Amino acid sequence: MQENTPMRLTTQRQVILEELIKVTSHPTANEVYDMVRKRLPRIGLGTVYRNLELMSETGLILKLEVGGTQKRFDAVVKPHYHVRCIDCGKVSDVDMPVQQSINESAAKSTHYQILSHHIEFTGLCDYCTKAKHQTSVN
Amino acid sequence: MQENTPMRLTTQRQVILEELIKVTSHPTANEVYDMVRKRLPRIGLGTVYRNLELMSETGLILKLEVGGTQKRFDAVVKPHYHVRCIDCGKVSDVDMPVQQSINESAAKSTHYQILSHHIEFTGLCDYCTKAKHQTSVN
DNA sequence: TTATGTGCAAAACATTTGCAGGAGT
DNA sequence: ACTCCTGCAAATGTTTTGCACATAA
Repeated sequence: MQENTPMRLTTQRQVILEELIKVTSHPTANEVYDMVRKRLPRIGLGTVYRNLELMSETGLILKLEVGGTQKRFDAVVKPHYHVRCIDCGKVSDVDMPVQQSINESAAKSTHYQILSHHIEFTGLCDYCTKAKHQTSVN
Repeated sequence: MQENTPMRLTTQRQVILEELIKVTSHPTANEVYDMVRKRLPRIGLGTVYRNLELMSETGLILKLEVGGTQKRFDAVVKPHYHVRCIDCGKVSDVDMPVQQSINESAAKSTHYQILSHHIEFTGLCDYCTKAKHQTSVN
């Protein structure tokens, strides 16, 4: 099994990464596909999936396994937490410090070898909060 | 839109809940289907999905939106954290105290109204840890 | 009796994969 | 040249849904 063949620099990969870096919206694979297609109309959805997967394995980007039905992707690789709006599904970053010490607490409570953790907050984004207050007719 | 019609107590619902209570394995909908089918061979997969969804909305059970491709279900409703094995995908409970204060930290760092949080740890279960050590041929 | 729930099958999504031709090194 | 990569389309896997019949209340 070959491990260290470097990833080829293809136009598709460059554009996918560039588009992902442009946004902070944590797009799904399909949303990335839509963004990239504006520049490369003939790109295939499979290529987008393959490359997002590959880049996340390499550590070039982050694959977010947050709630909802689709995986999301993030060009910000530095560990950080996320909030997801229960109404609209939007995912945003939470700029609070990542507590590595939490891993040690967990290690004491399981038989697992703990490697990392992720916190997903759940709440209402400001837009949906306002929408709730405007009409209590629901 | 009717909101408060009580859920009917059907055999299917009883059996689904009973089977879920028996295990600590956080089964997927399909695994629940297999468990339940031993007692109700003619139950449909759709019924299992519908009822797991309904019970999680009611708060009778928990729907876990952890990593991996399938949702998982848990009869333990009390808030608690989970670990997922990156090798075999197994999900287990982490018996460490849930820190409500973490919600306030997050509230300061976002424009969201924070409602709750969930921590998913990632690591290697004891079985997979041993498997790793037995053969470094991989 | 009647609104809800069920089984079955099809549909709807999300993601992966096989393959023949194309492009990076 | 020789792999690796891409587009396309089909396959796979998960979840949802429409409908006619069944059943709890």
